[in-house]
Amino acid sequence: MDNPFVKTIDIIAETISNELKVNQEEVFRFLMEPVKEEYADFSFPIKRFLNKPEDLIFKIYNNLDSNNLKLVDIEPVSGFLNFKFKEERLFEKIIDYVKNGGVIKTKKSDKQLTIVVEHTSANPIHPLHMGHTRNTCIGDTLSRLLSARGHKVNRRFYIDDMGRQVVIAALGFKIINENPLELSKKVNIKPDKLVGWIYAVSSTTLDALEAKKKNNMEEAEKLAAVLTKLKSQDPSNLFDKLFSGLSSLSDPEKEISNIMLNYEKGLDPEKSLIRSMTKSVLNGFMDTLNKLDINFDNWDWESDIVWNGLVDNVINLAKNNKYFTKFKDADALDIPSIINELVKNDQQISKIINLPKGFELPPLILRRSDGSTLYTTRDIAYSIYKFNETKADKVINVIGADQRLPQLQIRLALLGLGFKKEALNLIHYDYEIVRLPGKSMHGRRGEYVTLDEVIEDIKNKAVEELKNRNPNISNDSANEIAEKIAVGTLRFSMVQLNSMKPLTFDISKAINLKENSGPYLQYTYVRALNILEKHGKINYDAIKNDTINHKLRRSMLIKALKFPLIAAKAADDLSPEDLVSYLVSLSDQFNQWYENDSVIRENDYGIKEGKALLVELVKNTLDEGLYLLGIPRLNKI
RNA sequence: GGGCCCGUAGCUCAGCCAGGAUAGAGUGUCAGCCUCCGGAGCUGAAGGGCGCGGGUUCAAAUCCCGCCGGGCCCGCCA
Repeated sequence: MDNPFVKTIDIIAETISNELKVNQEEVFRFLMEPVKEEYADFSFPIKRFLNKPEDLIFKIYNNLDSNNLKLVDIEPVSGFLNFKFKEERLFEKIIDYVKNGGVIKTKKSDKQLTIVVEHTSANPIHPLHMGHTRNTCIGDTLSRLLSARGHKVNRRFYIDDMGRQVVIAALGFKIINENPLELSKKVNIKPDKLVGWIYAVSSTTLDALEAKKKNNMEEAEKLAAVLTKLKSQDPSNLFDKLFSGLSSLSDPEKEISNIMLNYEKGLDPEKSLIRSMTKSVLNGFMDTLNKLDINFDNWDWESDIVWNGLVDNVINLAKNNKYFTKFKDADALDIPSIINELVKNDQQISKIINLPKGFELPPLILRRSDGSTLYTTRDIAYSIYKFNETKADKVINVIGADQRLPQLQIRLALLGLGFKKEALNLIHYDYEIVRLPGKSMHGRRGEYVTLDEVIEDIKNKAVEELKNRNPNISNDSANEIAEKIAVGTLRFSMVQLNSMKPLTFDISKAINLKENSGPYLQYTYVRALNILEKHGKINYDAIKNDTINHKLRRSMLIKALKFPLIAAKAADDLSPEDLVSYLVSLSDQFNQWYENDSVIRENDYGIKEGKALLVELVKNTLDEGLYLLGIPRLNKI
């Protein structure tokens, strides 16, 4: 059975689409919320298409009629077609729908695609920190939205284990001669945190030695202060050993490049050291991600991409490609020619690739003159791999806005190498950085607030608040609820804002109970649950249709019924923030209604059951909406 | 030097891509609401003309041009 509300809108959109010869997606885009609720439930700006809409209106009525869905009044007003549902008829259909097991779910897409979402992909050398949080939450929410929309979603984490940073951390472990995972157990510190500390000490020490060598005393002093601080965090008398070991190296750079070269070749002992170190960090990541209920389908090792020959394949392809060139002796792709020949002449391509105006991109170097590969080259190989492995229609990379240029280069390189479909369907979902008020983050110096710590902080505040409100609450239940509140707070804050705006995460504000926030939604959900629990099973057959003949109830109904379309649009536009603001506004309406129109104390039985149905619709909508945002649902607070 | 992003009520933001209905929320401020289905709630008031200046249009917060302020990016780093 179709959702009668959604079906009605579908028929309207279809008719408009056929009559105006505009495609349906476009119609849905224009089918909008009126400025004022009184005007209509939906509006369509007809004036941009037609001056005399009478025939169209007639056709719409006809089509609705033949589908037995005479549920709306249509009125042309100042350039708009205003659609207003006849509430009693609509309600009657909805009662029937729900009675027969109908639910309010995201409207499925007509085209079901396979979509890869790559997100988080943090460097495996320190714990996940606030800098990664936005990426993680956005990536997971997008995955949930797209999946609810009916697409097959494949979530991937790219393990960047071939960078210099990993090698520096590995060098640290080599010097103290310890196995990362065993050491972590021995000193009882989370593995990612331990590796983060070793990395920070190693990296800072090396920089300090370098600064001294260059006689840059100011810098050396600054770094010495960082080292003093790091020493104070020493988990188990490791600092001196590490520091003196690094200081006694005659040529640290050579040491680093040896490890790097050997690892790129897959040789031991470098291979087993780096792999085990990286795995121990990944264990820490998974532990943190579990708290947020975030999972991945695949964990891809950058080193595997290299060892399996995929990077060599790219280089070979390039060598036989017309855009292959040499740039200062290194193997490169002639990006300017790719732009001139493949992008600029093609409207479709240039619309999707969206080049910066008048910006000269240099050739893209694929391989250093010493024969080693670069991150971007490996990412080209990985991009092709992501498409091939899952036969994906689209690949979405959630990566910071600072990576725009390299991401653009990858698309252009793919285009030049003949991977047109891949180039046009590789989407860089970019976002601006997250700041913590008054704190700066430097991974290399061990300066960051970890995600674990943030969750713990919010949780502690929530426990305090819960005990304030309810002094009799048990520790266990306070802890359990607080943890869910913490996750809800964090996930809400990370996706509620347009991703292009820099986000300052202020813990004290996020937990501030008077602001619209995750806990507000969770609280509203609990309210709805409580009413339903008190009310008991709903007798659908007893419901009076005229329950809905009431302003607040009517707008609540319409609001809740819009969910399938709102979630669908949020998925298509990749804008979770639209779903967030919808859920907040649904909650606002529900709370407003709640204060003004009691369900439990309603005397008229038929109306009481009707009101209970409304509560159930709101509860189900919040249920689904909160799930999509990864905000835990509570049954008490 | 060039490119990209952001700039809307005291504060945090929707609306801009696809120009049209009196520019919307929340928060904060002020004034009210606990014989109530849990007040993390509700009711009401004050508060901006959309960074600045031009242009296009019957119509501009939305499109174009030029400025200003803030952030980011322009490596044989990742």
